[in-house]
Amino acid sequence: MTTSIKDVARLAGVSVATVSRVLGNGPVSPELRARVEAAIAGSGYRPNLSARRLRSQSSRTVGLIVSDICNPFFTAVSREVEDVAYREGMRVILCNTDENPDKEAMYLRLMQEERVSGVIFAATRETAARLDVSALGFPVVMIDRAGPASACDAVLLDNAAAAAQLVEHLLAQGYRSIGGLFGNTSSTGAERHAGFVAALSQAGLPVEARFVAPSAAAAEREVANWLRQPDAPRALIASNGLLLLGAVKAVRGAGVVVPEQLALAGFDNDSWTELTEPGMTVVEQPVAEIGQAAMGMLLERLRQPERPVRKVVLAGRLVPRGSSRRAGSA
Amino acid sequence: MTTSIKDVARLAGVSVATVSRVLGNGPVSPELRARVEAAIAGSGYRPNLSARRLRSQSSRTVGLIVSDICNPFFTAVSREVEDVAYREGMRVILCNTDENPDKEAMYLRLMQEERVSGVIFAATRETAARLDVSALGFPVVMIDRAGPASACDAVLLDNAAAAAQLVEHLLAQGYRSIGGLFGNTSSTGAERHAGFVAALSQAGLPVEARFVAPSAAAAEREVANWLRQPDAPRALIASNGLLLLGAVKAVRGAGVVVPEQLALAGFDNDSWTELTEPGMTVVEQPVAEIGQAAMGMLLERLRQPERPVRKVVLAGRLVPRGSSRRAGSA
DNA sequence: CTGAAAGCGCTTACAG
DNA sequence: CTGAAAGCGCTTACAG
Repeated sequence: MTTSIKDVARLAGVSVATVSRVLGNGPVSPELRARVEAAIAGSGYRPNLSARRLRSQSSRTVGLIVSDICNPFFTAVSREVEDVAYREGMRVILCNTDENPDKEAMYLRLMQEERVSGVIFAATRETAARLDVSALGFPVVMIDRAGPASACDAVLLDNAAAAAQLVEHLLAQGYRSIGGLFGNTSSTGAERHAGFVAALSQAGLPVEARFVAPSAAAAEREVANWLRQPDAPRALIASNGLLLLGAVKAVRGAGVVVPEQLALAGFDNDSWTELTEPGMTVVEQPVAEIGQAAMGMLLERLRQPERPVRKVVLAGRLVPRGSSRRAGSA
Repeated sequence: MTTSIKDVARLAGVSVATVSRVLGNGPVSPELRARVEAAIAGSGYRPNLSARRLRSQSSRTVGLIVSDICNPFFTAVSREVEDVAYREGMRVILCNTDENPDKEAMYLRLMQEERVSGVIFAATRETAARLDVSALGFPVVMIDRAGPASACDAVLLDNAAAAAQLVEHLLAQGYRSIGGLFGNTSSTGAERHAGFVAALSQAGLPVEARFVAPSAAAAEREVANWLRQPDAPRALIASNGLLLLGAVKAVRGAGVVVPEQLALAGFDNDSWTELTEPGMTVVEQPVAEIGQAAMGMLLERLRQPERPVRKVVLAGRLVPRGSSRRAGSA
C-alpha cells in the first residue's frame, strides 16, 4: 500500500540497510546517499514510526498526565513540555485524569503499553502515596504535587512559603480574620494549607480552613454557604485558580463588595485575574520554568538513569492587586 | 527485558496465537483463557502497542493540529476530542502550529510517519488553500477554519451569521459607529469580516475594519492606536477571544469607559468575559459540540471512506452583557 | 562503505 | 478451538 524502505531500496538499486543508514545519518558514500535521497523524494516515502520504535526499542515518547488540560496552569505547562519535546524529536501523549485515581491507573498502564521513555505526572495525593515508581519501568517526574518521599524527581512550587506569603500580605494590609479554601485531592492543597496554618499561628490568629473538591463549582457553593454565616472571615485565600474563580462568582452572587467587605487572594496568575474589578491578588507560578524544568529533568534522567533523585523547588511571585487593598483605605 | 507474548505463552503452556486471541477477545476455550489470564496477571505482561500497530496496520491514533492549545477555544475542543478518542480506544497526538505554515507542513509529515487513522485540523488560510488532502493518505476533518472547497469534512461555526448577529445587537442598542478587529491568518477572520461588512452595509453604515496578527498583544497595540484617532468608533467587535482580551487591555490602558465611551463585543465565551466589570457581550461557540462532531465525523469517515463529504455548520449563541449596554442608558 | 540476515513483538490467514 | 508459520517495516550486529 504505502511505500516502504524496500521500495526505496529497489528504486535506488541499494540494500535496505543502506536506505536505513541514509535515514539515520549513518556512514554512506556520497554517491549512494544521493541516489537514495532521490528515490525517497521520488516515491514520497515516509518512514513508519511504529516499526522504528519496535525495532529500536525506543519510543521517544513522553507521557504527560494531568488532572485537566482546561486548567490554565496545566495548559501552559503542557505547551512548554510539548515545545521542548518536539524540539528533541520526541512526542507527547497527553492524559486528563480529572483527579480520578482509577483513570490515573489506567493511563499509567497505557504508558507502559506505549513503552514511553518517561512520564511527567501531576498525581492525586492518593496515587502519589501508593505508587511504586520503580515497578513502572520508566522514569517519572512529578510536577505540582509531590511524589512518594524522594522516590522520584519532582518540580514543585514552594507551596507552604507561597501560602505564608499570601497570609503575611493580608496581615500587612490589616486583615485579621482570614479564611482559607483548599483542594482536597492533591498534596498541593495540603501543603498550602500547612503554610497557611503556620503563618496564622505565628501571628497568634485562629485558623479557619475548608477543603473542597478542586472545581470552581464546588468552591462557589462552599463560599456561598460560608458567607452566610455570622462568623464569616474578612479575607479569603483560595488555593488555586479554579477555586479562586469559584470564590469570585460566589462573592458576586452574594453582592459582597471586594475588598471592603471581603478581601480575596489566591494562586495562579490566570489572565482573568487582572481583568476583574478590582484585580485579584495572586501568587504567580512560574509555569514556563516548571514545564521546562520537568522536561529537562526527564531528559537528564534518561541520559543518566543512576543519577541521584532531585527535587527542584521554585518560588512563587506575589502579584498584589486591588482585591487585597488595605482594609478601610481607598 | 520486558515480558512479551512469548513469555506469557510459555508460562501458560499455550501458543502465542492463543495468547493473542485472549488479548483480542477472539475465540478461546474457557480453560485456556483462564490459564492465559493467570499468566498475564502473574507476569505483569503489557502488550506492546508499537508491535500491534505495525502488525495490524492500524494505529488507532488521531492527530489534532491547532494553532495554540493555550487559546481556551482549542483547549476546550481538545479536551472533548481526547475524551471521545480514549473512549473509542484511540490515542491523540496534539500539535501546536502557532499559525505557522512551515510547522503545519512538518506536523502533517509527522502524521504520515505515525500512520494516523485521521487528523482534525484547524489550518491557516494559506495551508487550507494549498493543501491536497487526497495526497495525505488519511482523512482530515477541518475545524474552525474552512478547508479547500468541499474537499474534506468540516465542522464550522456560521461565522458570517454570528458576526452579523453581533452587529445587529449593537445596532439595536443604538450604536452607529461600529469598528471591527479581525485575525489576518485564518479564514475564520475573513468570514466574520464578511458577515460584519454585510450587516453594516445593509444598515447603510460605513465599514471600519482592521486586521491584525491573532494575538492579544497585537490587538492591544492596534486598538491603543485606533482609540487615539479622532474618528475612533463608538463600538468595537473583536473576532475572537484573544483579540477581545487585547482590546480590553488597550481600553483599560487608555482609561476609556465601557460602554459609555466605547461599547465592546466579541467571540468566545471565555471564563474571564463574565468577570470583567462590565461583563463582555460575546457570541459563544458550542465548543463541546464542535469537538464531539469533529471526532464523530472522523469515526464515520473511517468506517465508511466513500461517504459524501459533509460540512456541519453550528450556530453561535449571543450572550449579551454590560459591555454593549444601550448608549446613554444606565 | 555495503549487503545479507536476524529479529523487535505482535496478528492473521491457514491447516487441522 | 488450537498451533505453526509468515510477515508488518524497520535497525543492527556481522562479514566482507
